[in-house]
Amino acid sequence: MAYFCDKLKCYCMSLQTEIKHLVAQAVEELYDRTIGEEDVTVNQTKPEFRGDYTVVVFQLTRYSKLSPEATARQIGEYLLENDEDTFERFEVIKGFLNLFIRESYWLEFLQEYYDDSTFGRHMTSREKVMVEYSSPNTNKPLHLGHLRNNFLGWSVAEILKASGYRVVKTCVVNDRGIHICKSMLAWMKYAQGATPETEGMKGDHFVGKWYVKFNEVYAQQVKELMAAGKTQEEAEEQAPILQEARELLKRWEARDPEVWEVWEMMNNWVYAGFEETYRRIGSDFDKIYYESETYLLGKKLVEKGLRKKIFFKKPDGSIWVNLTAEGLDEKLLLRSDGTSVYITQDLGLAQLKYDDFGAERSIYVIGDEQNYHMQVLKLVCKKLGIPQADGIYHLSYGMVDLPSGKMKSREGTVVDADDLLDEMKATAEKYTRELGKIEGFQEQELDALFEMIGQAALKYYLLRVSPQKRIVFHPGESIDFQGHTGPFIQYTYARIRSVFRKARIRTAADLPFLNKCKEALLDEEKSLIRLLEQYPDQIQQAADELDPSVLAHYLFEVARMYNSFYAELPVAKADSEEKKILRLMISWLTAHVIQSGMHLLGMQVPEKM
RNA sequence: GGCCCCGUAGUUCAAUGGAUAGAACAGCGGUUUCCUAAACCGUUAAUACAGGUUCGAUUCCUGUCGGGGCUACCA
Repeated sequence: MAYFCDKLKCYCMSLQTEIKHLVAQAVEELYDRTIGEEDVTVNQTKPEFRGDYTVVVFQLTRYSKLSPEATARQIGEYLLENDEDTFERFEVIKGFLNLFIRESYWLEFLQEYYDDSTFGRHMTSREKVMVEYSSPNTNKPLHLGHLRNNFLGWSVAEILKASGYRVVKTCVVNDRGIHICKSMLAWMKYAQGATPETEGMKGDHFVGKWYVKFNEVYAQQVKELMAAGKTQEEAEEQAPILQEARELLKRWEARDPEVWEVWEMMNNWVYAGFEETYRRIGSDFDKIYYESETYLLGKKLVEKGLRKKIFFKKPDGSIWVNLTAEGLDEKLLLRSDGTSVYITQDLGLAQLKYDDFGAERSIYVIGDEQNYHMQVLKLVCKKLGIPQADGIYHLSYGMVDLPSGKMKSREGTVVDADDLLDEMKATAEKYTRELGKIEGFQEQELDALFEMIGQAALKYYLLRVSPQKRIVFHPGESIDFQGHTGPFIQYTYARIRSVFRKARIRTAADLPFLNKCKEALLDEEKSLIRLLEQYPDQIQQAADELDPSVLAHYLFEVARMYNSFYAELPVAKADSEEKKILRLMISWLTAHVIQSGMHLLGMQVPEKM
């Protein structure tokens, strides 16, 4: 098998990619032109034609200087001569070279890998990549938008690991700044000493309540000032409570002990709340940074840049960078009162991340509303000479909106993460009970099952869409449990496990060895093996594109095809022993690919459902 | 105003410049003495508009029209 990485003992390249290599090689030998595999198009052959894979020959005729048909024949013959174990024959139809793969190829593949737990993973050691995701503010609880970020970031990190990168997952806690002062101020003024304990609330929700309170008071004051004749702009600027929040920020930056005490207390309430949610959804980090620990380094970098004349100071004392030469604007780096802004700490953090881990690539999973900010950040990092600034990459994703528009924490119009997780779980329970599928479970098992199904529905719903697309969430009707969903894939897995339970097969070792198949492979059997064989390529593509939706769609396709196979053919009750073993092996590999792939998307699979 | 992203069946999503644009949900019609019907099989239905490049365009370029974002001494 030519695609096998001998040294590394892993199946990390699918046949489709191997064919691209071989075609590139053919072009080099036949036409004396060097091309890469990316210059070759190989697709799975369309169902209405015969064959397994199709080489699109049109773009190769510029090298061969022959007609598409003649080129296709030459390349087809080259492939047959050079790898007769893989290719059985070919057909040329117009400019398409349809390749027929030997049945023995599929059988050997299946025999070799049906029980290989590393199948699909790239075992080489590639470069180091940092993935920053989640990065919450400590003034409000997590909402649906944060969930998209967490699921996306976690999954991208795991997919990168699976394709051989060394990954450091990181999270930046935005634990300081004017927004934090707002919730602190509201608590100090109006809470009368209330705590999450006295109110019986989760800490992050409790603090979020005071952030909303601040904005209520602020809005009221703005309204009053405008009634007294101020313009909206003046009113928004002069509202007393905002002045107080600014004063609080200054005191915080001056490390006023009284302020710090409140700050630490409130942040700890929030952390306890976040911890609970992170544990529930499975988010984890190798390193957590706190903005309060990085913003001073950021300030130093800004001062350094000022000395080196990369930045400039305006008469009021504020510090700016001029990016007009790069087609952007002037950007504020430090306020006139000396306090730092959002980007200040990001500069310090970029430096710190490099000092701590020295990763070649640094991926920031952040919403697309910050596209401009991230563009500026990368440019300024380069100007400052921060190492690997070129490796900064913004993985931008679309916002999750409601039919009524944008979610706004300030106004309390958000879909709360904890509430939504509870709802998903309750819906999973409702479906399961309606279908009467709760027999044979312990109470705790049922609880875990509902959680597992509910989360899969939610995670799949958010991950199946390409990151850059925005999602409009319709409460109560958006998330399904049937069709193109996480639970559908879970169900397929449970079905397979059930077949093995009934056949009394616990491990792959219980399956007898299958030397040869006397009976020909049926279409349903071959199509499924062919699809499963593509798993390594799918992981690779998801890693290259930093896009879990690639894997999500692939897994759905696997589940769909298995269900079709299962409906059409008896597995453990096959007519012949040979077919029984073959189909059990196909089932075993299907279960593995589903389990492994779902894990990369952050979803678990149940033995029964 | 400037810059960026997105426009595909009724709805939610696919389609590295390649063969007759593929799924799911909803709709309509079927399948359960047989390994889980959260399933399977069949069926109706779409590339916003106008140009251009190409042997070939949903994909690339230009313009128009729609939706969203950024352009803050907010984060």
